[in-house]
Amino acid sequence: MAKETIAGLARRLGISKASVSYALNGQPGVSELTRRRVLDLAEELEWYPSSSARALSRSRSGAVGMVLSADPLLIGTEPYYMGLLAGIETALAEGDMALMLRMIGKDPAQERATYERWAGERKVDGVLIFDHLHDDPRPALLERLGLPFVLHGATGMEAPPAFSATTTENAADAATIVDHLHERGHRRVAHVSGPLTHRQEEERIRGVRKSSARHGIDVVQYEANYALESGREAVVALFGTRSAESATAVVFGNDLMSMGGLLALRELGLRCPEDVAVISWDDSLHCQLASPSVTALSRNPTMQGRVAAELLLSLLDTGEARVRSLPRTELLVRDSTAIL
Amino acid sequence: MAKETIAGLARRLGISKASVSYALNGQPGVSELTRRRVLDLAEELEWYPSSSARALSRSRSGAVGMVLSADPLLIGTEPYYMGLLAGIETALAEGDMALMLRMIGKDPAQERATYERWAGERKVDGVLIFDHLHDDPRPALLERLGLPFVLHGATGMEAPPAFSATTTENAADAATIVDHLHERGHRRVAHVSGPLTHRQEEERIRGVRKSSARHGIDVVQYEANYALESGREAVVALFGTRSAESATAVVFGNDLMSMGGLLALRELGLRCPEDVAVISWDDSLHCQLASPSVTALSRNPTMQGRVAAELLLSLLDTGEARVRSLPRTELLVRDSTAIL
DNA sequence: CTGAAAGCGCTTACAG
DNA sequence: CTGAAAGCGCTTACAG
Repeated sequence: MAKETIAGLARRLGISKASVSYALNGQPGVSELTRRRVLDLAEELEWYPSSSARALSRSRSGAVGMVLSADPLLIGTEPYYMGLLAGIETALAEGDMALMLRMIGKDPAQERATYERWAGERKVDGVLIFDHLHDDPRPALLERLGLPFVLHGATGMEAPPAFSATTTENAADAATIVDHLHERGHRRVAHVSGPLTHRQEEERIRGVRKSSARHGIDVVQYEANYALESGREAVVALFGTRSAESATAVVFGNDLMSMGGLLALRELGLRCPEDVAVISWDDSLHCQLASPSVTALSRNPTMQGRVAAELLLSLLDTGEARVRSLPRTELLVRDSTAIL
Repeated sequence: MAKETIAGLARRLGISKASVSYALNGQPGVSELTRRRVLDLAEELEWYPSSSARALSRSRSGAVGMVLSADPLLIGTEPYYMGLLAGIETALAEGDMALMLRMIGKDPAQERATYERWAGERKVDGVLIFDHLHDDPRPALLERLGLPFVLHGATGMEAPPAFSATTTENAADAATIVDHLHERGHRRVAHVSGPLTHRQEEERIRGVRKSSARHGIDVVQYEANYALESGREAVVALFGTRSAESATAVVFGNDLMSMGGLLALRELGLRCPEDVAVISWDDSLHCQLASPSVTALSRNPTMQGRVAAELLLSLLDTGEARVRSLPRTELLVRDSTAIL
């Protein structure tokens, strides 16, 4: 059977193409009777309007883009992003928007090229971007390209940003973590952060310092890069030559580094939590399954994804940029910070 | 600035729209000089042809669809799919195709509805489907919808399927696993499979039985459902009341069940590998991080995704259905099957 | 409430 | 090698 079109439906029903279109799109301009007849026929024929014709005439693609930039090796091991993706897709589908996904390596030029192309081809109506960087070039780029966007997890802005964004309460999260460690009796803490090119890490560091100062806790900072291996290296650097001043607890910036750290502690013959307690700034199945299981701050990535996607939908709808702070996080206390 | 179009480029260069189009698409019909001038101008203006206009006139969307159907809870914990996704996306991008992703619950009606809609709207040129089921309705549905597809991981076909598919060597994989256990001295083995609605599980079960018979190994089957919890339940059922006839090794159908199994063994006071060895039919970071680390059959999901995507690209290109068997798997021997 | 027509921005025979 | 024109299948003022 040849593909049915709006003209075919119109002919069958003895009405004009315009009426069919109005009926389908819930617009005024057709009687209720006509509308019903159109809708019924469409359903009977299992017919849907062509998305490309619609996109062309509406100048809207009906899709939203998302570039996942990660090491091929890391992809699929970063549970946070997968939860985020699920939340985003669900919210987009409810708003009748499709999700276009691109996976690239850590080369920023590729991400940039993807946006340029998407904007030029009018392939997507907007994009979601992640990992707010220092001197992040993407907001200006997207602005210039005229591609609406939401920055998920904006941080370190003095004033509220001029664009749509979700923001994280990094200072509050830091307080949650440090308070917990203080309560467990720790007075010397190491903080293994992600790369400082990520603005959120600065904010977290400031938060950890401030909360620690309040409790009279000493803090050692160590900059790592979110990879499992870097968590391991951090622990070797921090505890390889152990002294009386060594920390009694480590805060890791994500779950993978926590796992690497745990491995390294074992290799060094240090017990967790007896010698060194561990706490992760991201929860995941890894934290649950590790032995000992790892106390973690759950950021609820699926919910976060939903919030970010809804913000983008509303931006596309109204053109109005908004900032929304993300739902509160929750500390899941497990064995790695057990009281002895 | 208003959006540039092919007509604009033509005017600037003093040539016709057709020439611009031919030049852009590498088609004959323009001189090399003209082609260069067009390409240079497009680059200078950062201009790309509108994807929806192109899609409409070519009757091709330039996108491929993929429905990930999984429990919201499981999403992001199934490392296999994430690796697969990465491989697929990379191969599609090389073929200049976009990936449209839809995530749904375990409701088969939703998957079906998505395909109907995609086909009707001409939103995607083809789809990739996974998890070959018993009496799988999808091949017939997609055939009827005229939506080209590749079934990833087809199994249990007497004759080669009439559609494009990748096939797994389940029998060979079973032999790899059983041979390894035999070599480690096991003579009573339990096999915790995924749900038998998945055709691959039947083939795996047959393979495990056959290889075991050859070695004189006793096999107990247990049907579970790929979830972590079901692996735990399996172990409780199999080893809760331990007897002299209990198995000395367990094969789990995926990595999550292996993790659940490991937890349950610990709860029952059974040591791994001393009392019970464990081997997983899928590798992942979980297997590496577990203690003991878990021996696993690595299926190389990223490579598999690439193969599946290439098959779909070639189907869309030539219209010719082909069957390709997936690259060989590799057994990664770790501590959970160590010799004592 | 309905119909004829232009327009969205490409591609592609067809005639020169 | 180049140009004028039709067509892809919708949406949307505009006139009735």
